[in-house]
Amino acid sequence: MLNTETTAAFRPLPSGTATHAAWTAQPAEPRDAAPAPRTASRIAETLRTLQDVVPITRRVVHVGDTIYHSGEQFRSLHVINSGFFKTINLAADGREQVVGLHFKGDWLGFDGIAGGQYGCDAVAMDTGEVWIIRYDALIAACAKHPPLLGMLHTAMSLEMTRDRNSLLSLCTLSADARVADFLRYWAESLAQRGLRTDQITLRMTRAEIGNYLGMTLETVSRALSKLSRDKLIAFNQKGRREVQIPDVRALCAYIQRSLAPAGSAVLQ
Amino acid sequence: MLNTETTAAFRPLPSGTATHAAWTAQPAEPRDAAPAPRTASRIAETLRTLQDVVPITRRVVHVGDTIYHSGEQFRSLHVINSGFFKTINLAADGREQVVGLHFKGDWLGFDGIAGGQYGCDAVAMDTGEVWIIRYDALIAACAKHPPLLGMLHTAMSLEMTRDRNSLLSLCTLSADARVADFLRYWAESLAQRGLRTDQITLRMTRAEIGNYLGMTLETVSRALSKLSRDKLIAFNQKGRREVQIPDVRALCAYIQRSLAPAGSAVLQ
DNA sequence: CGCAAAGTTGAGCGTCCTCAAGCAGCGTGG
DNA sequence: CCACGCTGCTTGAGGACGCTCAACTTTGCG
Repeated sequence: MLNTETTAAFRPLPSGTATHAAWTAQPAEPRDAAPAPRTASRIAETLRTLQDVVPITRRVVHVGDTIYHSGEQFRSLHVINSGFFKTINLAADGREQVVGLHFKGDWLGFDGIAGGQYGCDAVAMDTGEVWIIRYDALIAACAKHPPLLGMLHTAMSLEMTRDRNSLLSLCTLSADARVADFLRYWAESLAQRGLRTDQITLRMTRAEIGNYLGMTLETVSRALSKLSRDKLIAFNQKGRREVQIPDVRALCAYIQRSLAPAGSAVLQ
Repeated sequence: MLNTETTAAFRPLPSGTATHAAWTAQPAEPRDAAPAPRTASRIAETLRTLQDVVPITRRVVHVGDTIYHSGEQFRSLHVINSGFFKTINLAADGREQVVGLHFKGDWLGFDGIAGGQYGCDAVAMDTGEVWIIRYDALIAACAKHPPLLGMLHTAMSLEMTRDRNSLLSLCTLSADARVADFLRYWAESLAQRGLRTDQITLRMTRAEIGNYLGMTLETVSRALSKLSRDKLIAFNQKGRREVQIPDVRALCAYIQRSLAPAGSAVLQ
């Protein structure tokens, strides 16, 4: 297990305080009591508004297509209408890091605003459609239609929250728990968009998952096998990319359990 | 060492390709040839503009002061006029994670826009001054003074780039290299703001640094001792919080070296 | 059918965590 | 004044988690 404290005050809680919040604890969006419908309607409203008030270029993409490259001149933001995408941060020394996973309604390309060029590669992991929106046109449209600006800022704000939650998982969870949290996050993302979560199809290789989670593909494979043995997930016969999650809350409980392996919760 | 690949194509470069980019490679802002003056002037211009076109409440803070708490209702963004701050992500289960370090000119509170409440605690690590800017007033001011909107978006964009670079370091660097990269980042941040970098004062305990970097305080301490033994940094006698970095580029080279420990660079 | 890519599993080992002891700086109080 | 406690830092010993290397199986495609 990794560290969970910064100062003495942060030391693992004496278990009593931690456990009552056990299954409720989820890094993402703790504030939102009913995230699914709210997120779904937010996304729908954003897409509707965009169609109405700003010029859009639609682009259909297939697995492996790159929407934009790191270093390419920034002109447009991209909104996912359907499909599933990853963003990859490329360091000058050749390191590659998957830094984000993106679903319907997510915006892509914010990191290009500051420097005038994109900072990541955005790659499609499935067939889908993105809406290309020129940044200057978007800003102009925001001036005429103020709610759109709010939507833009909300999207950027959510992006940061997600990044921070990634950091939290990365720094505080064991490898097994990180994989579990990854599945939980994926299921949650689907749920928020009104999609099925009992049966999800991972559109990433073990190596990609491992890169995203900061571990090797072998460790990912072992963690998935362990979760399967523990009946927290199940694989579809034929194809280890399909994962069933019978009970997301059990998955959350597993993550919590791995945080405090020492304490028998009842004692003191 | 952690993994650096996602697929076979990502496997550690055969050393020849990696080494020629050795000392130039820095995760942050590879695009900007001369970041220091550009960043400094950008910050100065932003602060000037803010003073001119939007109502500001100034607040002087001291070590340990919290600007806002996670969960608190969001109304204002905060811009650092002086001082140094950290943001802490609090999970429902008690985990605490330092997710960001912030210097003069940085904005704080973006993560509150989406949900109507802040997602982190922002804590002062030194005496300083923040400018409190009501979000609604800021948006109104942006309507009248469009460049301000650009500055806002630039700040948000930079924030995301920084978060991604943190992810990259966390996932691809060893503990020693992560500490070195932390010092490099700190020095770079000071340099961009026109401050001295040969002698920097860490305003964090080993435990805080460790939390931020995803390791224990002991590991931080050992890494610093090692860097000191290797003459890449030096401690001021009296006080292990003051660090001298005689040569930042040597520090970068050290980080690069730890990426490809296998290859004698000349071969092949 | 054969080959390549993806995935699983095992054995061995290294990095980093855990636990522990000791030291240094510092404010408090006897 | 020094004892005392407290916090922060360093260093060591031992162990665990996860990486490395390797062999093998399964899946998919030409």
